[in-house]
Amino acid sequence: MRWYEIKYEQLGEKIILTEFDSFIISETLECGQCFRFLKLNHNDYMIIAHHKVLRITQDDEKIIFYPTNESEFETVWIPYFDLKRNYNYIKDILSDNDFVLRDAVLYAPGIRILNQDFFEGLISFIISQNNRIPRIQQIIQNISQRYGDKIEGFDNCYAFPSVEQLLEADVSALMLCKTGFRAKYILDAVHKVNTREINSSEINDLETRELKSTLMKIAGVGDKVSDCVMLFSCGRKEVFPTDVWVKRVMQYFYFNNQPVAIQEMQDFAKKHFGEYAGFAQQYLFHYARTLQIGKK
DNA sequence: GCCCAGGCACTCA
DNA sequence: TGAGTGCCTGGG
Repeated sequence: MRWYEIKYEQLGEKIILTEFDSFIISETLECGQCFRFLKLNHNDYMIIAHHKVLRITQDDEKIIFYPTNESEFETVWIPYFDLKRNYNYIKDILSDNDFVLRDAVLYAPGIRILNQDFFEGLISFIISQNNRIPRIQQIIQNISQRYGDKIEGFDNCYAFPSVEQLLEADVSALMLCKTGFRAKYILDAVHKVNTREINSSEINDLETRELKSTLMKIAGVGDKVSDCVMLFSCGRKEVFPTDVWVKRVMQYFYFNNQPVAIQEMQDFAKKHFGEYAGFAQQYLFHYARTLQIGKK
């Protein structure tokens, strides 16, 4: 069974999820796929997404989402957290006959792949290149604060800006947001989305290969960034973003620690993990990065 | 002060 | 076609 109906209850402004599997909020948020969260306590986080602020608190029996309501939960947060997908099914397939994936899955069984906004993902992963995660978070916060809408009722919380809002930006202002050499890439992305050269409403109609070549027309968007945008912001779960950590872990476990071309790794992933390559990538990435696997 | 980070573009052979 | 190198910036 690949999908299931989920059960939850609404209590005031809280949605309480009591039946769930494969969802540990810390693992899902801190596995490097998303940048707009704040850790308050253990398994207690604030996130900003889709023009909203949401607090998520988890213990052994339940997960509480606050503030929200049933209709918003259905239309925004269930898709965002991919809550209807049966991850046990995927983990079983990936772990079957693959001891590396089995260990990686056991290491972080609560990772889910978020479905993030396209434009925010595009700009965020452009910023991610040659950068560290805390700095990526800071830069996105700077840009949101400067160009995005303030979210009412919360201190210092700003939505990620729209295309129209970012049209106001120029290189010098983006440099003040600490984007560095990526400023011109961001502006090129904004321009191409604004002129519909990259048409965000037609993304779902494109074949993955077509979508990739479209994204790579943007300056500063190469193999890795386009794969991340497709996996995390376009629902293409079959792509296998191959960054330094994935390279290291693949080389270490699957290629006898010998140097391998990225294309060869991607071919291997496609053959080996198939339509679940994106999930495999997240388990492997998190496993490699937290355990520093393959780093010299 | 140097090195490096979830890459990419550019150059030169 | 592939290897080598510079790039904003700031923390270690």
